[in-house]
Amino acid sequence: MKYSRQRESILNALTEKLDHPTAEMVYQCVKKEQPNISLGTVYRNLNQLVAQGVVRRIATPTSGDRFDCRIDPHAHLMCSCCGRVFDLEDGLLLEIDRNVLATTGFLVNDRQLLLRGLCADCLARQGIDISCLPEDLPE
Amino acid sequence: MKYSRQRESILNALTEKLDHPTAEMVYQCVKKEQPNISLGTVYRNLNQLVAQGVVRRIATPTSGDRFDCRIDPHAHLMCSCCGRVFDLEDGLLLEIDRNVLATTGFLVNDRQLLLRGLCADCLARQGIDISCLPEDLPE
DNA sequence: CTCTGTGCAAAACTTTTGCATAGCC
DNA sequence: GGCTATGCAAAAGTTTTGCACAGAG
Repeated sequence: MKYSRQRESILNALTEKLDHPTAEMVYQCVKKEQPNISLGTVYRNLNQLVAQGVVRRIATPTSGDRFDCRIDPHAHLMCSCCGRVFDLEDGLLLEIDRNVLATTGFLVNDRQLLLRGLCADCLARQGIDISCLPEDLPE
Repeated sequence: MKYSRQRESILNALTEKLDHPTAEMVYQCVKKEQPNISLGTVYRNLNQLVAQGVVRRIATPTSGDRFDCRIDPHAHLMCSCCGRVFDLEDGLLLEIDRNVLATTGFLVNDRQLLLRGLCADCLARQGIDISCLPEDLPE
């Protein structure tokens, strides 16, 4: 892969400035430094980086896919209220891989765990106290 | 929600005939019984059913979203070779929910775990023996 | 009769792609 | 200089939506 100023900015946006952005968000961010960059280039580079395993693609229902420069196994918490996406490490993830192989013979290569719900901030803003654990999400 | 012949067929396709179909696949299936149904109606009904919690939406990278009539917490195994999607129960899923709430205060409402890799059939077809566990996926 | 759901078609949105040119090595 | 990456714009794919009409309650 030959160097390009554009790819550098894209990777830079992903690692330093933006957190789990959509392709459009990356485009808007890089455009500040390189006004002539095109959205097609952003997509081409993001796809390349995903193919090389440098960046991870997060599929989300509705809205476009998001991209993540962290490639170690981790889950994503997406708040349905404020839309932010948080990272979460959990040793159980790799344990699931092992369970899957042992019980079904399926060899896991890539995992995407997207948990949707309400983040602590939004819960607090709505005056919900999580110490009285509800069975299901209050709507 | 008022009854409609179309919605009945869509739900029927989801529960009896199709396994994790895309909206287009549902459309093609229902069209056999109701040639005049429109794709817009399929989308409108799928969205309604998801909103009511009757059906689950599975976001996948590339290709369109898929729909699943099983709403209990379970993971999906998607084979990158044959494209099939399998269901998987795993008690660890709910355990992760509890971990998340306890450590981050995030209240999980919906979980999507998509594991991608190679199914047992495709592994066998490629002559790969899983008893000698590889560290990473053979490409 | 009223109000929701439908069919059709246009539109919105996301992502990919063909082609001539610019830029890395 | 050769070959890859880019910019632009068109196209492809997916999902939503406006509107007049059909159908359920």
